[in-house]
This record gives sequence, C-alpha cells and structure tokens, in this order.
Amino acid sequence: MEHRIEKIKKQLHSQSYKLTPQREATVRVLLENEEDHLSAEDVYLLVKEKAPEIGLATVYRTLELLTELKVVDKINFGDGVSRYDLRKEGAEHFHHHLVCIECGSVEEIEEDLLLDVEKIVESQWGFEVKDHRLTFHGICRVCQKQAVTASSAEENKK
Amino acid sequence: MEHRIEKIKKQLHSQSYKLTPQREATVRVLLENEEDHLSAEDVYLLVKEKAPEIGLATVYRTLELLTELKVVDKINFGDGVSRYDLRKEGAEHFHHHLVCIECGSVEEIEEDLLLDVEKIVESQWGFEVKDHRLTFHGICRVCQKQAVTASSAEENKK
DNA sequence: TTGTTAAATAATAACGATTATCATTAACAG
DNA sequence: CTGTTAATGATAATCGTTATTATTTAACAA
Repeated sequence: MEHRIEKIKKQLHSQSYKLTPQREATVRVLLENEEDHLSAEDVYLLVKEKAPEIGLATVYRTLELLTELKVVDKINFGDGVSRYDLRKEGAEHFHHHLVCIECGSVEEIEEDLLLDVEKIVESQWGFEVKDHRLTFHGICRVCQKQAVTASSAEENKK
Repeated sequence: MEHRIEKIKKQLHSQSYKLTPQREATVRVLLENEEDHLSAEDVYLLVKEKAPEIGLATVYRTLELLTELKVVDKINFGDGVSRYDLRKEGAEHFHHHLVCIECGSVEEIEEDLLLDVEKIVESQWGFEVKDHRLTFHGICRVCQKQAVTASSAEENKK
C-alpha cells in the first residue's frame, strides 16, 4: 500500500502537484476499496470518516486530478453518477466490467481479450486505438443459480 | 423510412403504448439523424422545428420509452449528457463506437467482433452475456493524416 | 524568523441535465 | 355525450457536478 502511495506521489510531483493530506486520504480510500466502484460521494463519505474536515469539492478536484494522471479511470454504468476505478499497477489499458442486470453487481476482468479486435479496428477502420471501454451486461453466476433454484421451487409447488 | 416507423408503431402497440404525433415526430428526427449521436436537447430542438408545441419533458419521456423498448440505446461518451442511438434493424447487440480524442468525432462499427470474447466470458467467468458496450478511444483516420501533414510542415520550417 | 507568493482548501452558490408534479387535453369505450 | 385513462406541456424540484471566493497552508527568499 505504502509503495503504491509513494508511486502516486511521484506521479503527482512529476507534474508539480503535491500530495496534500486531503489528496493522500482520498487515495487511501481508493486503495482500501479497490474492488468497489465508488462514486464521488461514496469517496467523500469514506474520506470524511478519517478526515472529517475535508470538503466535497476537494474530493471532486482530487478525483479529477487523478483521472488526468491516469491513476484512476472515470466510468459510467448508466446510473446517474460517475464512478472511479483505480488502474492496476502497470496496466496499459482499462480493464473490463461485467454488470449483472439482476443484482447490479460489478465484476472486473483484468485480461485484455481485445488484442485481436483492436488489430481489426486498426487495419480495417484505420483507427489508432489508444484505449477502450468494454462492459458486458448480463446475468452473473450467482443470479443464474438463484434462477434455477427459483424455477425448481416453482416446479415443486405444482 | 415509413416501413421502420410502422415497425416501431407495432412495437409500441405490443406493449399497449400509442404512437402519438409527438412520439412520431421524435422517432422521425431520430431516423433522419441516424448517423449522429443526439442528446435529448438536440432531439428536442430538432423536433421543435417541425412541431414547435412539443415540450422538453415529452421528448425525455419518449426517449426513455424507446430505450425501454430497445428501439434506441442510451449511451454516454463522458461529456455530461446522455445520447440516444437508434438500433439498426434486426440488430441483436449494440454496435460499437470509435471516439476520436483529437476531434471528438464518433464512428460506428456494425460488425459484432465480440463473439469470441463473449464465449470466453461465458465459459471462463460463468457470466451470461445479454448485451455489451464497447468504445474505443484513439485517433481517427483524418486526424492521423493531419498529424503527419503538420509534422512535415514543421520539418520544412527548419 | 518573518514576509511574500502561489497553490490548495472549505464552504457554499451556481449550473445544467434530468425527473417529478400537476393541471389540461386527447383518445376512446360505453 | 360522458366518463375514464393515457399522454402532454409547463414548470418546479432534484441532484450530481462545477465555479466562486475567502481563507489557509506550504515553500521559500530575505
């Protein structure tokens, strides 16, 4: 954890930004909730638990800054809010998401999977790919099982 | 065009909705600007040219309804607004987009390209894919050429 | 240490896209 | 025609985000 904070600190310094206590607190919240997809307000509330004096605007500014530096990715799952997702160490591309339309859970896929597709896009459309966003909508493993259970229970009723 | 409106009319009727004049005007605007990615306000302004008495709320309601019926897809390219994109006839999945980070242009890809990736997701993650969203960010053909021209002009100066 | 300057912050107002409310109107069955 | 329900238009309300402004902090020179 400290190692990653050090790294982000260096990234900030390289663009002559500082890692202020508020920014550090925000980064720590992101690191501690890496598996989640927090909205700005989520981050704000979590930061507030440790540093109650922090303002919402500062959280927004920090998240914007981190997005610029490509420390986090700003994503949008179609509900009204932007969410912020830490890039994995050394990840060149954005990772993918599996959004369950039943329970709303979000799973991450680290593997790239798009190398072939990107080759096609570059050769066939002449488009120089810099990054991508891929989200699958469907039914997660858990909800599939529940559907099976529910329908067999339905069977038993008859 | 009339054919496609008839089809949408039937889709509405099948869920006991009506194709009111306002809804028809909205659908016509979408059909006439199929290559664009209009925001709700864009649609509103265009509809207003033909039917000035229409209200913004009605446009929002119509777009919401069409999204529910999967006649259009609601998309978000990261600027603050939702955009609405007609599904192609018979298209089972959402089409992909190439967003140029230089000029902001948006190109569409009709081909699916993701069949193999979806197979992997289904088998390896146990996730039942219902739909997908794929957007590439990069540099379009036009901007690539301009970059070349600009840099050679730079060369000539020396 | 003290003073100076610029960056960062907190509080809050402003903004803008979207949604909710509500009175009015249109469509249509009885 | 009359009652009922869906749809609409106008507009208020909501809510995420951004801008403003006064204040604080940090860096650094004198």
